[in-house]
Amino acid sequence: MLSKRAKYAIKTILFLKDRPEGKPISAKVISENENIPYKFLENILRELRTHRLIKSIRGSEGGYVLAKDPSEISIAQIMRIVDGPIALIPCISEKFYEACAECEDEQTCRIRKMFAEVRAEMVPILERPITAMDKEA
Amino acid sequence: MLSKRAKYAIKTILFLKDRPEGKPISAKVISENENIPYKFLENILRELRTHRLIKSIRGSEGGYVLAKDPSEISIAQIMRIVDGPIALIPCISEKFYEACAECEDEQTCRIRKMFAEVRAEMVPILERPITAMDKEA
DNA sequence: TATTATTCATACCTGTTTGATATGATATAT
DNA sequence: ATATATCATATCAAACAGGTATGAATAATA
Repeated sequence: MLSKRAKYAIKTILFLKDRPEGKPISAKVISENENIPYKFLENILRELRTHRLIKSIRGSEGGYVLAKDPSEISIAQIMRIVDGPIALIPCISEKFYEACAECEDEQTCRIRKMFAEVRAEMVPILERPITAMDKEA
Repeated sequence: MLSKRAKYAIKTILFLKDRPEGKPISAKVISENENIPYKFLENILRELRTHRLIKSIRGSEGGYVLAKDPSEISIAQIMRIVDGPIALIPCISEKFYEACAECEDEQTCRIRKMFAEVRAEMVPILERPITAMDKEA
């Protein structure tokens, strides 16, 4: 399941996407409009910034704007930043690889094979740009 | 990410699938062969049994066997039994539906729309029979 | 230049979940 | 009877999730 962090992060990105470029949006405004606890949101915003999904402008009249075109942002990117791996098991994650404790031979592990396939089919779904996902039905 | 419960459960199902039918396999044997903590495994086995994925034979020479043909068992089934919802957000889960606390109108929620689509594409991947997933490359 | 609005950084707290163990009862083949 | 199993419930420690607190740094503007 998606964490609240991830959900809030996605909401935030969508919110920024909707605003006219250039004019930064403050954490306060995002927090109030999207019902996200202010301080929690600040943490999330920082993560999104350090990973260059958004840019921040400090001081009065400051705030946040997208750091790239929304067509270059995907759910997968956001999830990886705030939640970590997308892969269902760590031993097949590309960005967050970790060996399984009990696994004796990774090369012949059947579970691994199965989930490598699952991952291969799942990642493209999550890597579509949010501009393609977020439209009217 | 997949929980250890789910991983152990899948390993267990695969293990049982490999054994000749009829002859029950004890928790001890599964535990030793698959490196699963014995008592933890017992819990998992009970869950799998109450959900009719496996059958148990009590007493000496007892153990466990699959309750249905492996072609009728999917990763999705196993995950739902031991981990709960597959959907990334609860408001689109069919078997484990739950409203989002902060959501004002579910019908118009953009996040929900996005993840309904994700779910629709993801579920079929996980619902394939394990017999189709678990084969040589 | 003082004030105000803001981001930035770090640390902390609390409840829940996860992974696992403990204890003991019940059933059955031999 | 005894050994080998499952079955049931309760408990526990560590990790994690969600959220708060405190305060410093920065910049527009009155």
